[in-house]
Amino acid sequence: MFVPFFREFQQFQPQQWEQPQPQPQLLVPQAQPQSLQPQSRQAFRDSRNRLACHDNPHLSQQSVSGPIHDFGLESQSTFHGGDCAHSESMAVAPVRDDRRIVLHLDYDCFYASVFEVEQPALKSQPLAVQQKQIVVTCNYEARRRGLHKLQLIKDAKRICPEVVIVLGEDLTKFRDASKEIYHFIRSFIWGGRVERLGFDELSLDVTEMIDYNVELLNRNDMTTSFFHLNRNDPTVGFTYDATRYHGCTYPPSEGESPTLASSDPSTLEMRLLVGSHLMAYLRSQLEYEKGFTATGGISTSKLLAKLVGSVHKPNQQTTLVPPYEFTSDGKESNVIQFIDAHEIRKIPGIGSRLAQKLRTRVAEKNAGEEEMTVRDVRLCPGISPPLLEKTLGGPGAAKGIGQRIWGIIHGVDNTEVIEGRDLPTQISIEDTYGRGRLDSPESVRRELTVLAKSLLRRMRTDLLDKGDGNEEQPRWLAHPRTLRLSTRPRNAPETDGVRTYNANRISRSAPLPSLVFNLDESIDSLAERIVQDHVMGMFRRLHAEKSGWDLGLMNIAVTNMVESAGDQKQSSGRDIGKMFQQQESILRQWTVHESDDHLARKPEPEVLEESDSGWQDGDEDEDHDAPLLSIECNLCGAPIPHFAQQAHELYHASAEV
DNA sequence: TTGGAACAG
DNA sequence: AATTCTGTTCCAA
Repeated sequence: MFVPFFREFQQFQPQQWEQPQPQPQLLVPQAQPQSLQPQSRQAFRDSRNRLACHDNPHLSQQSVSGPIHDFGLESQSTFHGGDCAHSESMAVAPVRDDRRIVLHLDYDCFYASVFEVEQPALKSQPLAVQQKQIVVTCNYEARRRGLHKLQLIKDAKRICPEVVIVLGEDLTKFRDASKEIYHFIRSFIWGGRVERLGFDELSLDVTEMIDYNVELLNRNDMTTSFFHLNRNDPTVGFTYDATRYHGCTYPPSEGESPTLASSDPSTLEMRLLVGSHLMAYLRSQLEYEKGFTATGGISTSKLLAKLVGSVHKPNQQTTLVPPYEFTSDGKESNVIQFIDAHEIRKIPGIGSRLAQKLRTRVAEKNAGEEEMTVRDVRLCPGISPPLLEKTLGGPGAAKGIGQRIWGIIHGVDNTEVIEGRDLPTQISIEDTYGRGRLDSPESVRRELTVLAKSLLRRMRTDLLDKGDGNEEQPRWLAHPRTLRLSTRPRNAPETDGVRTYNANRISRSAPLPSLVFNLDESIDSLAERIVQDHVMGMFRRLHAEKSGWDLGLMNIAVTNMVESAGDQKQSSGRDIGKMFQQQESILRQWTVHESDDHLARKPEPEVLEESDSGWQDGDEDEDHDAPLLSIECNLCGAPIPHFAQQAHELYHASAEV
């Protein structure tokens, strides 16, 4: 049986168990007089951003209701009026939706960390991960000695002769570690709202978890609050101090005590603050359970959380604190302040091409050339969504690009956190080749066979559903329908002027022969066959027989995944079961088990009996006999099983920053 | 559906 | 500047 470690039990009224209600799909603050707002909507109104007013000298800061210039914004904009003569052509600042709380996690020097976890002795050494002639990443010990990402191995060795170099061309272990961390973090997050970006970044939409916990805050005892990680089991969670942010803030807190301006539990500030504690908990769990440190950002969108996260690295976290909008008493919007200072190229979603186009356009009006910040773009005379659409649009450009960039330069990103998929949309294997390595058709065939073998192995590890450990034959979870071969010439066509980026891959595709799904045939023989019968044909389509092709890269991929029918429910059901099991085993450390010693000190709260059946099932019987060796944290008073002590100390230690 | 461009780490 | 080895999304044909 459990004895819940649960400090705020008196708050737990039965009707609160259903909280929070699903939030209305209300994207826009309605322009209603405050007095008409129902009290229950007040929290939304307060925490939501209204107009992102900006300091364009052409615009007055006074908000005036008036005609709406709709530049394709799905949401309504309040008109920012001022000088009437110009107002007709004036662009309207987009509206940010600040109802969500988004956490962004970025594992510190991920590839290097994978090796350090494998081999802890490496932690104290300068460590670089090599792919071909390049240091793709290195640990911070190496960075302290002047090494950095994407540095030539030559230079690295010269600058730091003691550097330990490990080969990282095979991404298998990174992919595996990435997946494991993803599932680990996702097991904490309600609704599975976790999006992967590359191997080493996650965005988490934790709105539901935050709203639920903010509702349950006890305003009379904020310093020993309890964060609930499980709606069905009030013993699961951690204690935290809800009078202060965990970790760094942007802007930095000034006074000695960075306490909350307002302890109103429904403000954006309180939601971000609670989010900062969840972030700290997740990071400490990640470090203790998996050995990876991560950098965190806390805000209301993927864009802002990611950007603010990178303010303090590594192994730290930063919260972008309110006000997110201009206030009546003249306080600046921290969002605008923050994003304004960034170089446009540094903004996620603005790559080299868009940055280039923006620079040339804005530079026409501005004197400044090389350095161009978001502020320069935002304050560019005449700038507006249609203008951006015109300058950034063109053949191939994404539709609505002007509106998107308009939002981004105002710190507005309303894109959703997408639930991670269980299957990739494509699997590709590539290698680069030095001079003379790919001279003959025979050598090409040989290398393509090597790639094909890797690809087939990847298909079997990633697309196959090995039964539940039984003797059942594995089943394909998805069938890619297309096979693609891409190549890149060695000599990047260094053409005239500014035009050249690395767009120099060419490809051919063909239907993927279904024989690759035959599990009875060996990968080696399968690879020989498809290279001979299919891939070489594609290669000939790409490169005429005679001409001396000079290739620096070859890539083969399977794309166009079609998920196998029928198995959907089964597999997702199993996933959830696994997730739950994992979460239970992780969270168990925070649940204090019955013991005479403990019962004597902390009698079971009476309220527990009412809801006893609600959250308890018999799963934990195996722990019944486990001896309890717990201590009490002298900082927050939480009882901690000994084996969780280190994690708990980490949690407090990172609070000091 | 195919092939490429642009984005990301 | 582009280097590695991937991966996603979008567009035009």
